[in-house]
Amino acid sequence: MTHGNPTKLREPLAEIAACCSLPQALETMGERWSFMILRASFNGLHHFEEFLEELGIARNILSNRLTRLVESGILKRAPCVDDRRKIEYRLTDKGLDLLPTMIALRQWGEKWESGVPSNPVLVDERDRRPIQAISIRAHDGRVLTHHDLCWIDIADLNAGDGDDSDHDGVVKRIASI
Amino acid sequence: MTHGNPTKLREPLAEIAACCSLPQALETMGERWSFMILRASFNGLHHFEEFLEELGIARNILSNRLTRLVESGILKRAPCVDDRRKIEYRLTDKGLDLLPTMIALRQWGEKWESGVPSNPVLVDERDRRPIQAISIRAHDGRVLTHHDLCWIDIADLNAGDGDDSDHDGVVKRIASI
DNA sequence: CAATTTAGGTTGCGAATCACTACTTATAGA
DNA sequence: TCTATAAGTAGTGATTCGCAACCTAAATTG
Repeated sequence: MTHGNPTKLREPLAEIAACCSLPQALETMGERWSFMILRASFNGLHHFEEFLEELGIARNILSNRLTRLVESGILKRAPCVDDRRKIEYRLTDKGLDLLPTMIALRQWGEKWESGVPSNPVLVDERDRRPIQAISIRAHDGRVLTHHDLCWIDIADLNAGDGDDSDHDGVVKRIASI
Repeated sequence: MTHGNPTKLREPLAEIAACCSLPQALETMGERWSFMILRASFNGLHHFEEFLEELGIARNILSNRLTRLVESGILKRAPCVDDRRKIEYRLTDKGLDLLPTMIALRQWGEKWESGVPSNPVLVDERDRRPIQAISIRAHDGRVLTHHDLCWIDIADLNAGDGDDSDHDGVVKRIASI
């Protein structure tokens, strides 16, 4: 597992990070351009100048972002064999594993922001039919909403079988509206 | 559909945005603190001072972010009925719909970043078993990886039934590694 | 071989954003 | 009335960002 350096977080965030990995995830991917660079990587762009032209990002910022993405193990940097001037940036497994997140965000934008039907449609190559909307699922595959979710302590995870009594392990109910 | 103002994007991004809604989505949610405020909202925080204490964010920045999240229709702002000093920030449907994205990012962080098993576990309330990992699925429910995906033109979507010939509609193959 | 182009940066500067603190305004409660 | 609370606003210094120019090594061209 290629870990980036476990970046130091500010005090109140560090407390949250002790039980939730969102702050850590945002440390690298929450940065401006990170997701757009990731998207470009998924679309087959591998070189500095390619990112530069595709995204219209400033050179020094791109340089900095690429360095950080490499440092955090999302991209790997390798010199090109056929042209020693070139450097290849490629997604690592850690980077590839961000695809569901990126598609979820894209689908959300498609539904709520742009309004555009997003003309080239993302499809399953096998049958060329559009993929499903990314959703939250229970262990048995049921689609869940925020109403169906809560957090329990890890210690109480397997204690629940055939146990009807109220659990002390319920930490927080995820619910708004 | 409560649209935020369709923010103007820089030139190269506008071109991408014409066929992909990721840039638009990032315009609001790519900002620092946006996801952490969203997380706090999902956890039942509704008031300015609550966000302030939970996140340790600067007052003016929080004020600004909340305003932007309201402007883009992710939160709605309402005066409290029982205490007219207070203002309630609550997730709209548009905001609630970001839950899959947020959980996907959290799961990624849990797997690759923090290493912590994320002690309070997110479970299905019904059977108190952990939710699945967020994944990309074909129309029939098969889990897909980046190898299985490609983009086709929207016009060629329904033309594929029983048609074995190569499609001109294949725009780009999503593939790295 | 010299001159030019290409790839991937680095440096310097002004503008925008951020964190921190102090101040403000409106309401609630004693 | 006096104090505390909620939700901001304003001012100041530190970072980060966008833009353009410059730099270095390797490839290409003549």
